[in-house]
Amino acid sequence: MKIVSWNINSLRKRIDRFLPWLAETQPDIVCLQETKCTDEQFPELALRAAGYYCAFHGQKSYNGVAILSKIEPRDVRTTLCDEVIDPHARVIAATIRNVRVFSVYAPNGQAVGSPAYDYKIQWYARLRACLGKNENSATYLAVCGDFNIAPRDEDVHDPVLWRGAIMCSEGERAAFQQLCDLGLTDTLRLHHPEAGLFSWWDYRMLAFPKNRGLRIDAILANASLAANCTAAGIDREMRKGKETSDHAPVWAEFELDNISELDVER
DNA sequence: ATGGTTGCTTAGCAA
Repeated sequence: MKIVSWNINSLRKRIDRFLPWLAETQPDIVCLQETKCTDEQFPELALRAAGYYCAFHGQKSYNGVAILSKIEPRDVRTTLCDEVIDPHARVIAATIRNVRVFSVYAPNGQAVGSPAYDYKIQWYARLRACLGKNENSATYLAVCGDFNIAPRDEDVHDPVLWRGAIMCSEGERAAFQQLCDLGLTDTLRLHHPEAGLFSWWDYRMLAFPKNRGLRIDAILANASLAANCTAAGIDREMRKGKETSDHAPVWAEFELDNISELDVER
């Protein structure tokens, strides 16, 4: 089972490149972030024609998340399991086969100490609480998305320049670590411990050609799922050329072949 | 530290 997570930065703007990529790559599950469209605008028909069921949660102009799957997703949730009225569409969860999948778009945070930063830290506490609830104590759990945090210095092209900055601050890294402390493993690092692998490059200052990026997108897996992770990577090719998202897709492959469809129907 | 680029929506915000 191949899972891909991609901050697409406007699905409508990217659809003509996304569909051929989808046809070529044939992932079992795709988690999208920054779809930047309302649910009415979501290109469900085109994606259904491409062979994917869609669970989506959007809003006008900003944010927006989705899960695409070759098998119909069940038990869709679009909140962080709490009563908070949050106008930002940043989370969707669904069960596919026996894998509970989250597609999350963490707040950017703007600048350390800003109101947006406080919201980011609060949001992480809410995500952690949500993942800890019984509803999500699935056998297999994957938390995928744009975390807007570079977890370690290896995830940063110039750790000295970025020290303490947004996406690299101690508070954010602590929030990410607390998430992992629930028992989640960063699947890329199971297979690629080396520095210099990035998933986001700023549109400005020729950041991509200079490879001045950060790894802020990830696929986190609980212990039972991580134990079956056979490969992981970042599809840097999709950041090349014009009219691309500023993020590349990140992916992980899992060997879960012993699950039959019939087992899943129940 | 600043500004640069892109997307959405139409001057300015968010990233």
